[in-house]
Amino acid sequence: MDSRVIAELILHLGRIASGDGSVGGLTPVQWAGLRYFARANRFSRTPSAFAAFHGTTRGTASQTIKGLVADGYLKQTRSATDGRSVRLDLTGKARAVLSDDPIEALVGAADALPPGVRDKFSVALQRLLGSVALQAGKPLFGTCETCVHFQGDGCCREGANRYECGFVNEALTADELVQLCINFNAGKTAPPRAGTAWR
Amino acid sequence: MDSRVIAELILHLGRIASGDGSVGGLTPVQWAGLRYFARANRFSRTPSAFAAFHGTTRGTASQTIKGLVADGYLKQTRSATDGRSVRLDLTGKARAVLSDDPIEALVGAADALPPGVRDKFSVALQRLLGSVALQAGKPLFGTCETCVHFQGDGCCREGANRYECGFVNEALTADELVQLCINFNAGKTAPPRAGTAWR
DNA sequence: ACTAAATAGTATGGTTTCAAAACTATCTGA
DNA sequence: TCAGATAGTTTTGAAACCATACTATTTAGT
Repeated sequence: MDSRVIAELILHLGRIASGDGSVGGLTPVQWAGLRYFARANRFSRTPSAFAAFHGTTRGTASQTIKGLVADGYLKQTRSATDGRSVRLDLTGKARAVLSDDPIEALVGAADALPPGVRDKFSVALQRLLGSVALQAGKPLFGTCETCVHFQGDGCCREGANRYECGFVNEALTADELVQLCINFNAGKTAPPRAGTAWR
Repeated sequence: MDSRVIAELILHLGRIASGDGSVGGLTPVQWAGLRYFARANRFSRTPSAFAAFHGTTRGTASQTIKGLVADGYLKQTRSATDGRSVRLDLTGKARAVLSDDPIEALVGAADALPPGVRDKFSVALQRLLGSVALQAGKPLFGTCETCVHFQGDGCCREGANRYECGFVNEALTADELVQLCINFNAGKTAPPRAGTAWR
């Protein structure tokens, strides 16, 4: 009974917090794109990964990205290892405007929550997302922290604190451990990630 | 720092849970409309109130409603007291399809949260919404429960448990006490509701 | 090694959603 | 009575989106 109110609240809050129309010259979808490419790790900063994350088609994602590249918010680089693939990186201009993100109102509101509440709130949100993503058959993005592919604290190498991803078999920097990854796998109720690794 | 993750989670969860494209013959906006008219009280089931709630313009809301009326989900009635105004009510067809609402996945996920967590989660969500709505200058909808206009347990009438709204000066049924109202006013940090009462 | 299938990305056409503006009708208040 | 506010609609143009079709590259099966 009350769960329905919660669900509607989440949708409503998302709508209101997105801001109406274009803010600071960027549309809601473009803001979503910038947010994604700011948080995604290097394996995930591709049109396809963004499409999967954002719940849209590759065609639509491609258009959104085209606009962001044209406006100087993203820089496009062809992959060295895969001739089909492309990597997108935020430009300085993009990082500068991210402080005017219309989502900042919501960020501030969340920041005003008592720390203890905020932590539990965050955990509950992630749980909801995991459940909904599973049911909708969408991939769940996550960070190395809780990923089964993560191999921390290099066991067989000298030089302390060497991190590695067992899925793509590549070393990871400390920064990347907290970035979103499309190859994320929580282990337990393994989301059936078909296909090969994104790298 | 973590607050930004929370904000992005809420937006993302809202997107994913809305379902892609039309589900069961209804688009995401149409579903939002049905949800609204299912929860709003009789003072608030108008195109303008829906526009205010949904954070869109009256023109857009009008179009959405036109479609829902044409498809037999809403019934339009002209107001008896105000020649300009229109009242929208759900039809039986609408109530029937609401069980197929794509939001049900999220409802089920929320229902799976431990009761104690769910309650605190709900409170935190409402707090976030209040804060964001205030900052965005949007009206905050609410129920009689915490509204300053609510006058419960009729003091000057016989017949126990008579409820009334002091803003529109009309009697309220028990059902209406838990419905959303555009005239809601929490009192404390009174959102500046300009204009006259919706009735 | 060779070929078929899968994948990454893009382009195009048409639909839906939306905001902004212009408009009519009605109500309110001085 | 009349100016201004309000309720609702329509129109126009811009995004957002999906479906489809397409090229290029990679992977997998035999």
